[in-house]
Amino acid sequence: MDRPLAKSLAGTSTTSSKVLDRGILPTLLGYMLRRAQSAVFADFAATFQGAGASLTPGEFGLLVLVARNTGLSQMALARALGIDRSTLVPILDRLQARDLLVRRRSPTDGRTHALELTPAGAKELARFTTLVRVHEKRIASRLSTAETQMLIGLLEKVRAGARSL
Amino acid sequence: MDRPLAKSLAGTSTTSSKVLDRGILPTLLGYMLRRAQSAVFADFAATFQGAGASLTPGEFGLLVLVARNTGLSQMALARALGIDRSTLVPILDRLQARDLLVRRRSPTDGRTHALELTPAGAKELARFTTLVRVHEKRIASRLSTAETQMLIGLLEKVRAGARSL
DNA sequence: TATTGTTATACTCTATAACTATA
DNA sequence: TATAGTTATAGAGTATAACAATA
Repeated sequence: MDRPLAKSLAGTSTTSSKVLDRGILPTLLGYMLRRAQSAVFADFAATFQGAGASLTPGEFGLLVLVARNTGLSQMALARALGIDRSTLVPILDRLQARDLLVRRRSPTDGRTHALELTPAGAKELARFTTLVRVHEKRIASRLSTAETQMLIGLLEKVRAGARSL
Repeated sequence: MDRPLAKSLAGTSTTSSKVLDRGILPTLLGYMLRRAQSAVFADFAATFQGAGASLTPGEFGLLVLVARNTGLSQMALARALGIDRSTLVPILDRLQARDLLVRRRSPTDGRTHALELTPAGAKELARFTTLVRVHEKRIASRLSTAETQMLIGLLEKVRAGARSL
């Protein structure tokens, strides 16, 4: 049996009933995933803004990747991020303009750039990481440690299932 | 104790080790959520493209909302979608150009548009819904029914936790 | 005065295609 | 020839600010 959905679209059609009927949407994994992601993104932005820092989740991921794989090329980074190499260019331009990372010429292959964090970039990343932990704590605040672990595991299964196309 | 991370960045620095060290990223809920969402989005697109249909998850959600709440205004819809009213305009333009929905003048309030699906839009939405179910089945293919239900519940908790700013 | 929808404008993210320099 | 990075370009999603019509 179905649970009772919007009993009626409300009475007097005055100003509308504030709560919309979302139909099947709340039963769809993709929809709920998108909504959660959107809220998490907003929380990330608010956390950083509140600390006077400016960074997107994507930029944070990029910085971690460069920090942990110093000297990697733009192609390798683009592949790891799942974006086109041309998409990466303006992103790196911006981070480089902020003095967070640099493009060095590779000594072994003149076509590639060896990416690395600047000293300032490494220092900033440490601060960013602290902010991310605060953010993570909040988005998981209604979950137990076990639930958070389970959620991460389930998300990985979803990703793996979606991939198989 | 920490689990063993990337034992080493590999030997001969020839072409790089194919697998990057992602550091703390795989332990971050926000990161895993974003990755899953990205894969799900790609699966959605592939499912529709494979059926010769063209629609984004956001457009699907919008159509369902209009279908279930015929006559709602653009402001109400924008609020439900969590976007600015100005953002909604070109989206509606596109769907209207595809003859999926129409903007009617509200008889009771000359400022608002009463949105509704066209007959063609209602018919298309039925087809889209079938495709979404196929898509949903695949992204949840590695999860049991219980796990899918649990995942949806956990995602809702994340969303609720993130919101409280 | 306040609200709704629109327009103008501006970013960011995304991609494809073509160019360059190197291999 | 093939690969890496860049540029030019275009489309979609997002926002803010200002405007016209209506309440």
